[in-house]
Amino acid sequence: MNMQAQTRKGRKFDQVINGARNIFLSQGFEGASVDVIARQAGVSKATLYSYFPDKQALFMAVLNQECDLQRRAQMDIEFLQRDVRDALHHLAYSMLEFLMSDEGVSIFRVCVAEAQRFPELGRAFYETGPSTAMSHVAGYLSTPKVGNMLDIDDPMKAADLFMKLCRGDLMLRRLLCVSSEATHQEVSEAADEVVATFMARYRKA
Amino acid sequence: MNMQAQTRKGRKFDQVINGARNIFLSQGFEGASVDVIARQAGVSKATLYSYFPDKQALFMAVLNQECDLQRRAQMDIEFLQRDVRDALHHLAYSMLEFLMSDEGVSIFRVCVAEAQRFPELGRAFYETGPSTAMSHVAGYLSTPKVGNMLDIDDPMKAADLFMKLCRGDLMLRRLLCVSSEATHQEVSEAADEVVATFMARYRKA
DNA sequence: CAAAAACTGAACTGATCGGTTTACAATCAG
DNA sequence: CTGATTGTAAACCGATCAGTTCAGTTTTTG
Repeated sequence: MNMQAQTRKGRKFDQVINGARNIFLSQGFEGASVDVIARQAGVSKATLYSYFPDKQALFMAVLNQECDLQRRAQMDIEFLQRDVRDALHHLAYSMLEFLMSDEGVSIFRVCVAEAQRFPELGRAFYETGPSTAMSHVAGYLSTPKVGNMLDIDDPMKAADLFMKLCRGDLMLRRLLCVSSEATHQEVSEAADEVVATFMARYRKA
Repeated sequence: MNMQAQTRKGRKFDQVINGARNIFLSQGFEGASVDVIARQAGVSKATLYSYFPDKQALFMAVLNQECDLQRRAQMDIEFLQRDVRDALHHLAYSMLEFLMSDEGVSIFRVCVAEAQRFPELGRAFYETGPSTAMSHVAGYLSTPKVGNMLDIDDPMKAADLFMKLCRGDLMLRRLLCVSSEATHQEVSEAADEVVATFMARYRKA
């Protein structure tokens, strides 16, 4: 409940977190050295260790913050679009944009890589990221407006499908460094495909 | 073309590769120490280094072998099923089974984790794994038998969709260590969903 | 301005790492 | 049997790592 044992003090706290974020997200946990992090943060190693008891705590702090950002940034979207098709397209587009961004890819990569070493991490990321997003989508899909257009019996299952459709070949190629950031057009076309498939699956009988 | 500069000699070669495989797949590249690998392989460190010039070469050798296995194991499936729906279900099931296996998850995890550090690795994995599988599926989808049932204009795009549908929430949860190996029934139900959605998308107009 | 709190830089510790070497034992081929 | 190949165990090297210490500087605060 209280945070006494952990962070405390302050002033260069943000520098530390941001520096650590940069290094951890690009190098992973084992690949990142504390000296490099301190240098990147523009802070002495002693200062860093005055904020966090050890490297692992710093790592978790970085990813907790990242999860929070993810949660907060999620879907401040206006769902009051003209029609359902537009809204779904908008939704798919913004989701794809995040999934394909350098930031999104880095976080996902690190979480997958270190999920075994840090059991809490994988779960935390899943809950605050994909799981929350899925609930959000399911919420929209339960809307009467959508109900008039589509025949959705299980909104969660439908939301799962929607997200599945977003995590396609494009994202796989980014994760494996086969291709770099996608163009505006590629993302938009991918969003088209998502909507087309989704509406085909749940069209009124 | 020739392999002189690399492996050569032999007898405990397989032990080394297998030991390295176990450790690398569970610990990642940085997380795996050569001493631990040697011990796991039941081999002296000197022997290990007589086979491979350095840790990185060993790592690449392990993953190259793994990619080959993946390629070879791919789809010796009988596509001459009674009907298309059955064949697709069979296809989805066996694909899901691999993706959800400890082995499949481990390989994917390591490749994603180290794709930045080893640029060739990500591409090699993508080509021999997902990409090859996709071509395989696309091949089947171009079959006249399928053409009678479904209206598929772009087989590659359709194959992409098929694979997307397989990589769902189940797999995400495994990657992030949120849940452990899935039950027979879960996989089968997931395969049902894959087929239902796929056929809805490409049903004859 | 003065005392307390926060920060610095650099040196240091002990452990671990990747990789080598050495002196010796097991295996195998002719 | 013999001699070359292949393997072993352990010590060893230089580098790097996480984490600590400390004497001194900067910043905050009252």
